[in-house]
Amino acid sequence: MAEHSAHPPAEPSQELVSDVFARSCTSRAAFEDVTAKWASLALLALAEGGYRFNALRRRVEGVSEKMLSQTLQALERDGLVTREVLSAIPPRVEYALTPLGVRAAAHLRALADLLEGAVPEVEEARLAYERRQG
Amino acid sequence: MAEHSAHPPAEPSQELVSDVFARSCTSRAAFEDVTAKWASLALLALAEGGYRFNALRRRVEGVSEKMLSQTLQALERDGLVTREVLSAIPPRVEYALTPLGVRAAAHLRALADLLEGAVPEVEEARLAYERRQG
DNA sequence: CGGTATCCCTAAGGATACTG
DNA sequence: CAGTATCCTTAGGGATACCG
Repeated sequence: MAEHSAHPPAEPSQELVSDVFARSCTSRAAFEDVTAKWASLALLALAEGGYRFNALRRRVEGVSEKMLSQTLQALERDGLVTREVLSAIPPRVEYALTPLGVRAAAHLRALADLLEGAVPEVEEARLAYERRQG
Repeated sequence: MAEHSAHPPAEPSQELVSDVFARSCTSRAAFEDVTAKWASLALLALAEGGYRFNALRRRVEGVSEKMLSQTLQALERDGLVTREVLSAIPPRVEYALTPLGVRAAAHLRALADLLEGAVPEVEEARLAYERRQG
């Protein structure tokens, strides 16, 4: 019920708060990694279960090998995804979420569900926008 | 407790499900707009209350005028943000979230909170990663 | 199969200048 | 103040080829 006063941090916390708005904070880097173009879709896919590279590539429509590879490396680096190599012929590499990855993916899933359900609303907003400004 | 079986849609739904994985679905476009580099931070900022252009620009560290402008246009187009021009001298333009924007921002906030709290975990993962592969 | 390496091109994005 | 316009640079990202 606050009027329109203090925008920023609201409450001075006693802890060393990491801030996603701060350019040099690790949380901002991680946030950008997670919300990056292909990363969020990859996390969404992995929330359905473990995937092998090419299966994941098929699930995330439109991603190239290169970008999926880079994306998975970034997520593995941040501790959101595990990569397990099954030494065999042919080679098998299984990707899965870490516990942290599971939690992050859950929030992305909720966001995706919201937007999937809001498609009519979004499309109407787009039409209205175009009527206003071509 | 499912083993590792059916990855994809799990349940055939009776509705025309929009799918964030589908390249040509509006929900995927909206999802990409929301998770775009500056959009998610802008939504997070606007979740704190209405902002004027330059105030918002200061809040979202590192964004250029051009990118903030483009980002806000995309979000307005999708019906997540409102733009109100107060005709006055000097000009005032106020940005705020729509009800849909509020809901989307809440999920992003939850994600940001998770990652802000996981900074030590992420940094340790990065160190471990570098030990593994330099 | 699961990648990495290379090439190449488009578009994202920053800096600056200018307008209502 | 709140942008748009222009210019320019970088890096995102696709296609192809090749290696373990």
